[in-house]
Amino acid sequence: MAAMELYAERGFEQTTVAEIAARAGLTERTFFRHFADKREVLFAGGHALQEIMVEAVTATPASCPPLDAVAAGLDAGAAILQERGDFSRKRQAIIVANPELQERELIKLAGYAVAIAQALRERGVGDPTASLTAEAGIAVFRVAFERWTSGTERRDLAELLHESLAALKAVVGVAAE
Amino acid sequence: MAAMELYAERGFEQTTVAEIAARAGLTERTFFRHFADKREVLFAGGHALQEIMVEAVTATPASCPPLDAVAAGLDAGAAILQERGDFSRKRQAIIVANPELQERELIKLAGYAVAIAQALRERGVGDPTASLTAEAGIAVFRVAFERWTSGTERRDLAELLHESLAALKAVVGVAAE
DNA sequence: GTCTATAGTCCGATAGAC
DNA sequence: GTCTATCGGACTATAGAC
Repeated sequence: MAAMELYAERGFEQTTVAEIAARAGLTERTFFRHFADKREVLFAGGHALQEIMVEAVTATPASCPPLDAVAAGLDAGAAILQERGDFSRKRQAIIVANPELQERELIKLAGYAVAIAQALRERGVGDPTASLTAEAGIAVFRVAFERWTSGTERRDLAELLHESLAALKAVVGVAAE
Repeated sequence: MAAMELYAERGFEQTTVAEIAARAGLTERTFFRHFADKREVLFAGGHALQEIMVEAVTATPASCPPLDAVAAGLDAGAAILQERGDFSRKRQAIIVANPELQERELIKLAGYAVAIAQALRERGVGDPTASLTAEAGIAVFRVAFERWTSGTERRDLAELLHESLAALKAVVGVAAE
């Protein structure tokens, strides 16, 4: 898409909607018809990822402990992102360069946590455990994702996800003794 | 402050900077000298809270496990917020009513997690454990804070914090078996 | 497709505190 | 003199209204 190219070339802030519209052969008005704001271009596909994760959570057997169910959801999400590896990294490079975009990314991830927490409640998990498990899961996901897109890391997202989850279990488990 | 009153009265979006400036007896230009944008009014004291939490983390003995050190930091932060109970609740009511403000709140909390992770690294905690412990701690904090400001909850923030932390340990600990 | 309100920036000018 | 706070007005871009 034209917007992503321009964001990558000259930065998000330095790109005006008029420029995006011109390159795409549209008017500004049409741009705002498709995207609520300038940022939304980079987050349009987010809802699908959320649904995949939530469905993976609900698809686990009812006997599955909450954290394992969340881990299954994260794995499903990671599989999608791994497929679109190049795109994910380019997109991430644009986002880390701009605080406004980081804000949007965070609220998107917070939305995932809310949706996953709801899925857990529907399995009979109570509060605050449902919210906490979902939030902790998203924290694991974020840490793994940041490592994956950092450039110095060559392992798969799935592998980094498992490493992060293991680190969480280790640090919380030791303290629980 | 004039801005908070207006945000509470008519909502954040429906309040213009011109109105805030007029009520405070200033010009728009002067408002923007003090606050980078309209939202910043509600987040001005955030840096102090971060410092208190980080200092509490570093003040724990070196033998203290990472999660306990983070918990000490959260307790220190909770003590401050508990003092300013009324203000915190009013502020939260304004924030939950507006997505733009929620975004800012999330990036502020993410900043706390980064600072706490850095404090852990300086104690010799490696990555990804440092990041994860900090992120999980902030998740615990957020869940407790939301319950505290929900209106149906009468217990102290500190008590809710301990309950949330116990729930995290339970849900992660069981899965670790 | 045009028009407009508002956020946020830039430049320069002014005035009191120390 | 220097530092800091105020103000005025013009300007651009986003985003919503008509």
